[in-house]
Amino acid sequence: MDIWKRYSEKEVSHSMAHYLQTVALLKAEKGHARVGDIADHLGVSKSGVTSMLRSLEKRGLVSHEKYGCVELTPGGSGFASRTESSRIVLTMFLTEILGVPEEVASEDACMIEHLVSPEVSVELLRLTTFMRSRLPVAAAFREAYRNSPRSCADHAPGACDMCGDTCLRDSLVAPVGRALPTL
Amino acid sequence: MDIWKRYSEKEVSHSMAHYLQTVALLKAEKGHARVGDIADHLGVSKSGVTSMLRSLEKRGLVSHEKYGCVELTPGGSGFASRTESSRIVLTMFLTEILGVPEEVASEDACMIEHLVSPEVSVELLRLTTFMRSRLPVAAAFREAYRNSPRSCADHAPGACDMCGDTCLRDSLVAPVGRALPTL
DNA sequence: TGGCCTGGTTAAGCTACCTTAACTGTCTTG
DNA sequence: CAAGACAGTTAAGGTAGCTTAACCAGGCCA
Repeated sequence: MDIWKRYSEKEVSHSMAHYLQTVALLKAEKGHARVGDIADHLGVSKSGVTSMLRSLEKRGLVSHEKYGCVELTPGGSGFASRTESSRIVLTMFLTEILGVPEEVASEDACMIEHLVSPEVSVELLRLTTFMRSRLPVAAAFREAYRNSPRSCADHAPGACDMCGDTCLRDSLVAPVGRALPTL
Repeated sequence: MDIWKRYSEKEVSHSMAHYLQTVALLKAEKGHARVGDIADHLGVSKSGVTSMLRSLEKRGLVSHEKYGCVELTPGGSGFASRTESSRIVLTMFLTEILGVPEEVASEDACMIEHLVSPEVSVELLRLTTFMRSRLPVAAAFREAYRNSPRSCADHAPGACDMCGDTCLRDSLVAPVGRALPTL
C-alpha cells in the first residue's frame, strides 16, 4: 500500500498552494505582488518568501527577478485558480449541504482544497448545485433530510448497513482517550 | 489569514496517521507490530520507523522499548480508529454518492482522511446514510440526480447561482496551462 | 564456544520549510 | 549628490521526515 506516499510527492505542497493563491490575490487587489506583501499576508518572514519563490520558479510556477515584482506563469495561475475554485466548492458543500459551522468549514476547506482531485471537485460541485436547486425533488429531499435522525438507531452488528461491529459515528466522534500531551 | 498555518501544526501529521494505522492493522492481523513489519507495510526503511516511533512516543501515542514490539496507547489507538473511520466514510461518500472511480476515491480519501474534522466526518456519514437509504424521497432524489446535467447550462455572469463570472467547473477541470516542468 | 544470520539501532546526510541576523540594493529627501 | 529608510537578499540554523551505511543484540547450529 503505497498511496500514502504520494502525499509528499504532490507537485504542489500546501505551502506552495497558498503562496500561489496569495500572489494571485495581491495581483488582483493591488495590481502587483511584492515580497513584503506576500510575507505579511501569509504571516511568514520575507526571507522565507524569497526562498519559496526560488523553488516555485524552479518549478515554473512564478517568475521573479531580484528586487522585482512576482508574476504567475500560466501554470502557476492555473494552480491558483484551480485551488481557489476547489476551496469555494468545498466551503459551499460543507456549509450549505452538510450544515457545518462556517468556522469549521473554512478550516477544513483550507486543509484539503489542494488535495482533492479535479474529478472529485467536479462531482462535488454537481451534487451541491443539484441539492441547492429549486427542483421539487431537491426541495423534498432537503426537507426530509433536515428531519432525519442525527445518529444511528441500532448497532447490533449488521443492523446498520453502514457500520460494522462498531458504530462509525462513535469512533469518529469519541476516539478512545483523546488526551494528548502538549509536547 | 493564518488558518493555512494550522496545517503544519496538526497534532498528528499525514505520516504519523499512517504509522498509527499500520500498527493497529498489524496488531489486529498478527497480534503484534514489529519495526520490520511496519517498515515493510509502509515501504520505508527500518531506521525511519525507529525514529518515527521515538517521536510518536514523545507525543504519547505509542509505547515501544528497545528491540521490543510496538503498542498503541489509548490516545494512539483513538487516533488510529478515528482516521480509519474517516477514511471509510470518505470512500463511501466518494464512490457511492459522488460516483467517482474507486481508484480516485481511495487516493483522495487517503490524502484527506486525517485532515477533515470530526464535525464534517459525522455530517458526511449522515448524508451518505440518508442518501443510500431505501426511503422513497431518497430513491427519487437519486433517480433525478442521476439524470441531472453534468455541466452548467449557461454562464453569463449571474446566470448560474453557483458560479461568478467564470464557470467553477471550468476552472476546476481545465486550469490554464496545466503544463509543469518535471523538475 | 565461536560463527553467522536476522532484526533493530545509531550516525550522518538530504530536502522542505521555516526562523533570525546581517548585509545590500533602491528610493526619497534635504 | 549624500544620508537614511525601507525593501529584499543571503547566510546560518532548526525541525520533520526520510535515506544509506555501519554497528549491535539474540537465536541457531556445528
